[in-house]
Amino acid sequence: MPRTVGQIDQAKSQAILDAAAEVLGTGGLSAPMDEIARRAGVSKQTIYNHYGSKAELIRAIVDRRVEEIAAPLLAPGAQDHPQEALAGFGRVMLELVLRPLGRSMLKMTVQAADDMPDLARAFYEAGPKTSRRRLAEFLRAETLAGRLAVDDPDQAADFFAGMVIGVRQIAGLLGVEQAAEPEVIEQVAQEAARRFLRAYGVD
Amino acid sequence: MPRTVGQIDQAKSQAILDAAAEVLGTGGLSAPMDEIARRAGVSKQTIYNHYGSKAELIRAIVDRRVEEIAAPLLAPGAQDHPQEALAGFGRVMLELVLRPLGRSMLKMTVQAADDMPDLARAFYEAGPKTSRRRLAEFLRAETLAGRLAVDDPDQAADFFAGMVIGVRQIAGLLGVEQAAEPEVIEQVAQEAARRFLRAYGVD
DNA sequence: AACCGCCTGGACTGGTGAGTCCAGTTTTCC
DNA sequence: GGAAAACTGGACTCACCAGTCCAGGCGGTT
Repeated sequence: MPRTVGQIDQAKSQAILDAAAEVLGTGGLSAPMDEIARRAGVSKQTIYNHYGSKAELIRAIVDRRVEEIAAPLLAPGAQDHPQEALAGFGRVMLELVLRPLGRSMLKMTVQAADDMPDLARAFYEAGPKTSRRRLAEFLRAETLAGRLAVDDPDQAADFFAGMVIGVRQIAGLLGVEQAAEPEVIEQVAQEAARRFLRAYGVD
Repeated sequence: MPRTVGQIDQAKSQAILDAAAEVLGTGGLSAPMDEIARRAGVSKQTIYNHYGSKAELIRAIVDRRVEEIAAPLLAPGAQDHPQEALAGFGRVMLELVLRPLGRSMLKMTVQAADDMPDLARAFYEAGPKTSRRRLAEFLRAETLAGRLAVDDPDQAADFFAGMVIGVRQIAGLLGVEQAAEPEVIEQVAQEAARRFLRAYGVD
């Protein structure tokens, strides 16, 4: 049995968050608390002990995942050949968007945007905005190094991100799935990087 | 769809649709029927006389607008210089996405996707899918004419559409607005077209 | 004029779900 | 071992909302 800190059971906190993310992500934000409780193997009261309300539970889900979502975007090494670095960015973005986790996270946030605009904004800042910023920084650095000729790094970052995830994002939101085989991801990321380099190359 | 063609008031039908699109688009799909009735200057019973249920009302909204949404994409003349034709596509797409109508339509459909997957699919086919197809056809034609060198027109169309509307789409869904001045639209469309031509030019 | 059907407004039903309460049980801490 | 705190499960309250019902008003048709 797990160690507990206060008297509150941390393992249950995680189980609740996992169950809630799963249930709310697939069934929509209107999914009932009872189902979350059932899925988490926990009584409804316990959920309210840990998080005070449904809104705060949702907040907790997003807060927990938001940094872990943008984190992989630090990884791609900026010192390789630009083609590989760019493709790396693209691959990570695509995986983020196609993975059930990222998908349901976005869906939840969109659905919550009406009632909790602050949450939507926080998600936007931590997710899309941050990733664009990192990409823009990379483009700026590469331009300074003379390997690219990007005049407006922010716009160029938007362009590249849009190329890679554009369609799939909205297809995912609408529940119009197409499978996400790794080789497709790789092909799209590589091709987007290649075309982008042609569009913004120094030549 | 039961068209009880008695003395039913067509003007009221429109007023209801307009009010419903407004209310459901801004307040979310959970906005109450009473508010729609109030906004339309009509009794709730009348709404149920015209459309049988909330679900069918939503369906009617989407059905009415869906073709009128993709329609402008026919316009851009394919015979001009590719740069202008492409920029035209981009401009139309951007306006579609930024206009409150298109925005609320997308938001509604995303929110409804859980409960009415067929509606989401229909919207996807008529909207994003159709526009990509037309763009892809254009690219194919231009390639045949020797003015472009596009090997995979479908993917290229996705890329271009993503460049133009990518970020704004999700920003809009999250309610993180930035104003849409016409000159910004124009600049983005032109720049995207320019870069795309560099990426896919014949040279 | 008399009829018919759409309209209004407001009251009403039924279902669902958030959040609470409670009595009894388990777990942790000292 | 015993107290305190957390957990369970199930019943319960309360609010909200889709959809129905009804009594009366209004406009067109014959």
